[in-house]
Amino acid sequence: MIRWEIASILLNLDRLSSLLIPQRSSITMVRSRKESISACAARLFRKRGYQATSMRDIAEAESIKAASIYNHFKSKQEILSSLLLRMARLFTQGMQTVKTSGADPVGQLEQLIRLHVRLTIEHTDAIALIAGEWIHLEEPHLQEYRRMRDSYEAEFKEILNEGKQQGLLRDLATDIALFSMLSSLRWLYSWYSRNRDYPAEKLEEEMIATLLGGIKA
Amino acid sequence: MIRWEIASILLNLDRLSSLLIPQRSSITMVRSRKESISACAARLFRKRGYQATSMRDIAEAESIKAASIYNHFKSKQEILSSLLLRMARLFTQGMQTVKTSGADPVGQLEQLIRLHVRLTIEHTDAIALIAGEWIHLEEPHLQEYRRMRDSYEAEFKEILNEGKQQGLLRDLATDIALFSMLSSLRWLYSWYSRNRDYPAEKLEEEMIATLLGGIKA
DNA sequence: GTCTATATGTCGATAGAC
DNA sequence: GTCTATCGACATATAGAC
Repeated sequence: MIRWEIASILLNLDRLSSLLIPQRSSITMVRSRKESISACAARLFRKRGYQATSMRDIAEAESIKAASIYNHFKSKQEILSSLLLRMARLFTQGMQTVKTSGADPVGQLEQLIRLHVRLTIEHTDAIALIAGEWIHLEEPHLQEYRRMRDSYEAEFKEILNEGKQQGLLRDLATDIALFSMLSSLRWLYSWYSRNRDYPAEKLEEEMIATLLGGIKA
Repeated sequence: MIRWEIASILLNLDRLSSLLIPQRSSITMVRSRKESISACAARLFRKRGYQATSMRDIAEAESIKAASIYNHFKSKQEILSSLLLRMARLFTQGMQTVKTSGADPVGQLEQLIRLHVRLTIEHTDAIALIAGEWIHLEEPHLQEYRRMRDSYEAEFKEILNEGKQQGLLRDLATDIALFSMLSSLRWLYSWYSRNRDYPAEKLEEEMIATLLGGIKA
């Protein structure tokens, strides 16, 4: 949350503020009001669901009135879609990086697992929305989201198939192996929320051992 | 859905009807209105979410008025809780059967995978609610649901630990192996919905190979 | 058991003052 | 950029006729 005693003074000095105070404090990130609303909404959407979270709920958590949110977002739907499409883009970009890394299929799968772990740790609330809240996206966002998700899954599957062709992976049903890996990666936010003290690097290695150990040749 | 041309005639002959027509037809199961409402609600809750599904939506799918539903359920919440608690009880009972089967830990895990596959195929819509819609349960149902879910996970974990002690399973982090298996099993409904033609027995074997192959010693 | 009518509340979003 | 005030739509649930 924004540190009010400072932030309220700077409300009308938005551009100056970035010159006067550092972008990161040692304890809390100084965020714009819009970013703060996004983070609040992600947390509430995750906890209660999109439909059960009212603009008044989000506003109360931000200590403002509901009408004020409309100066930053044109609708509640826009808050949800900005959160989900941002995460989808991060995964899409990550996949591109992995595919152009030159690693072999097993190495690419390792990188993808690390990608999921890191995004999960860094954006736990927003990533939780991927599991179920995307159904509340309206057009045209829904179509765009689905397109990115389907592309991601197709490229993931391609890597699995290449690994099988090169004899690096066991001869499992690719469909089911893919679904199994993605399920675990998608639910990771849930496990991590109850184990936030688990070291990130150890989690990456354990996930790689668990998910990849079972399918490597 | 109920076959209306027959069912409407028998509306006031409820007890007689069970004598006059068979309980199961060769094509569609003849269900009570209450069961039909449950199935409709499960499908809509899954598709749009609990909060976004109105009593009018459910009623329209049943070709009755919203007020009529209150003759079968005392609230919308009761529809949700009856669906979720029924599934939780089926898993709890299944776990009891597995634990008293006398099989070794690996055999018990196999049985649990078969349990998930079968319940997923038989109650696809209701089981989908386990993934996310349980957050809309209100007390005291929420507490009861959580208690059953936590017990199930604890007993699952116990079997994994026994397997490790007996040298039947690899030395993975039990927490993460458990979470990984449960994730795949919980998301199975999603995969199955897009692959309904996949034979149940083949799916069971593939799931066992994928989930157990990676952790067996 | 289903209907019509309605009580009662909350929601998303907008208008306009400051 | 935030506020107060408010509109119109739709939600759950109930009362009572048939």
